[in-house]
Amino acid sequence: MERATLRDVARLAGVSVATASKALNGQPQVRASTRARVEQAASQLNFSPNTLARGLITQRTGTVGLLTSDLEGRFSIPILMGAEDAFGTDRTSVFLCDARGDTIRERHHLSALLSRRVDGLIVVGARPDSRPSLGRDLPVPVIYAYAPSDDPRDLSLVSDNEGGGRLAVDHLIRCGRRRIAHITGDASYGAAQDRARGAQQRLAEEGLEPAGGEVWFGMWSESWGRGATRMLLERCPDVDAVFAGSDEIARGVLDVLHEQRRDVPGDVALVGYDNWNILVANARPPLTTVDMNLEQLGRVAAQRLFAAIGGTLGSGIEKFPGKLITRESTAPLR
Amino acid sequence: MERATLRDVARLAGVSVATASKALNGQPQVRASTRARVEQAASQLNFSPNTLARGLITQRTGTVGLLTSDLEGRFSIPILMGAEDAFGTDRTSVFLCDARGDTIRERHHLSALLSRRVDGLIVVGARPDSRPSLGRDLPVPVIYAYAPSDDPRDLSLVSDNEGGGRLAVDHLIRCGRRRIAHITGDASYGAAQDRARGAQQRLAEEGLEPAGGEVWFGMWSESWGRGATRMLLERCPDVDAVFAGSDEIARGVLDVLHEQRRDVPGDVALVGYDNWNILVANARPPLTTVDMNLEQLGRVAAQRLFAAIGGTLGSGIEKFPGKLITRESTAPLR
DNA sequence: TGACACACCGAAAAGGTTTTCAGGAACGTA
DNA sequence: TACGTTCCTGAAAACCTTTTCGGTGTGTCA
Repeated sequence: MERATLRDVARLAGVSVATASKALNGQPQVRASTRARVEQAASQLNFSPNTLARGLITQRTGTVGLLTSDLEGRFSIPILMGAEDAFGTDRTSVFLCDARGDTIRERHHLSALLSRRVDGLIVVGARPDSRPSLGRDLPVPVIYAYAPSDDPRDLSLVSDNEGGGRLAVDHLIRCGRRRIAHITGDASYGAAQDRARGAQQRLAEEGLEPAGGEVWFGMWSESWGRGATRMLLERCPDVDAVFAGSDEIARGVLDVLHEQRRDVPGDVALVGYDNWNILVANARPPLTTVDMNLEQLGRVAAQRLFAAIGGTLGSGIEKFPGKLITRESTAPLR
Repeated sequence: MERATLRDVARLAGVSVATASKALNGQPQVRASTRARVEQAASQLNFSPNTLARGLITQRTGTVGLLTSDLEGRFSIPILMGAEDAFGTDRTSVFLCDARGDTIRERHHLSALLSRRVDGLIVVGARPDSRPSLGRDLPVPVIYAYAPSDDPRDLSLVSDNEGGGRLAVDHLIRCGRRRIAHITGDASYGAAQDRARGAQQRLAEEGLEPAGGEVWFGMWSESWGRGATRMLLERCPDVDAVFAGSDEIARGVLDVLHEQRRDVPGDVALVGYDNWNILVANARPPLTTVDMNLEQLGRVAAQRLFAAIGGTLGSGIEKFPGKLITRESTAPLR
């Protein structure tokens, strides 16, 4: 199919390109009947404006780049969706590029995006710790999401892990649990530390210690969840709740609880983290978990970016609260 | 940071824009010393060419659109990666748009991509059954991946589910298993039917029937895997292998096998489908599964698309074989 | 020395749109 | 009738790059 240009439309409608342009863009200085004629011609040729040419003039392309290093798309997809929602489909499109954790590939993608004249950039790191800034001398506004930039002059939007940990434990306490363990991932992750801190603070407010005496740091995997649970049950057989640092870990915990014939939530209540649907919804029973609200992060990132085009971006780290999603793995103690 | 244009570079290097352009694009008719001067000037200003202007001239943007309806990105991410690999990072970028299964949103994204003058389109459907064609009168080549188009004049690349089913059962037979059950998803999915057909054919070659007498169609969920396994063990307690139609189902099967104290793979061997890492690698034991080879699908899609720009695209449905990934959930019968 | 080939460089057009500004038509008013 | 307004339309410049083609300078050969 050949492509119609504005000239073709104008010719068919019997007007100049200038008028055609104004008619299609809703400019006021054009007679209603003329506008109708142009619109009719445009749809007849199914004209679609060349955004390259438009972008060349207006210095706006209506695209933003989403630069991620998150291999599985687990975190970037919700952020992408939030951003798309906020922009509105017809106004702005989002370019997703995956650097696969490789700095060279990241530079490549960055320059590809810049030469395509994106209006802004959202950078989604691989893990929720600070990552190297892309630098200050970029021609477009940049927002760091999920993983903050290591340069405090950049604007970063992250999820409030401390609050999330507090949320989880608070819920368990309200369910009447008192012997609450926390099994979580790699201690070198800031997220693990933050969630643990939040959890411990809330415990301390009740005068409680974590069951087993300490937080169980390890790995972000199901098998660590299993191993830690076995140790936990040995050291502390009367535990009545576990807060897992991720849904993966929670699945491992659940597996061993089943194995040892502990009823969930009857004997032990279980809370996960991430609200990763495939893991959480299919578990037996379905898992209560903390959702990081990444769509909201994406939406806000989009709004800030939009506001920054023309104006200026703030700086610092902005934290977003998570929300607790309750399912059947937690219930009040009878 | 202000953006340098080719004019700025040319001025700094003391040449005309024409020469600057030729120097930077590796055209032969420019003296080596001149080229060096221009390149020096370009990097000094860290010039990055405006692809909008370039695209306007060359009628190529170096972008392809990846239009998906696969909410979780489970299938589209590997395809995206394969495509990126094949294109080479610096030549071509991929625009990922998620229609979220909504036809209106799909039309929106389509027109957004077209007005951005993508050079081609890859369409990834939500489920591996045929989906409505985008139509024949598009100005760019389109390739359907994973889910074929319902118009045979389009080119579709899909995974060979029949072969995959055969692969799984063949492996189980080689492990010495004879009482092999197949628990799979929704019977309305072509993929479920195809995998079951392949499995049954391979069984028939050995003179076998599926354990339990029939294929267990149901849902693509862990809980169906659990339910079906309970029924299976009741009806056919001596089953020695299960081929699950997806990794999710396999996880359900595994759960109930544990519950009933059957050893995997000692008593019962288990094969999944999809090679979905999070499910498969963390299972206890890790699951043997069929990988659909989606990266390869993406790579080939990119190559075909590239070849089609200028030439013409083929048509019909092209099937790609999967590959068996063996892990610890299968082993020879002692 | 003159003619010619060759290597290199630059002027200008082209690509499709937006935007500014000047001009024309229609109309009302003196 | 003459003039001022208001409303609408169109010519042209601008955005930045690529590409064609004509031109200049240098070296070679007869």
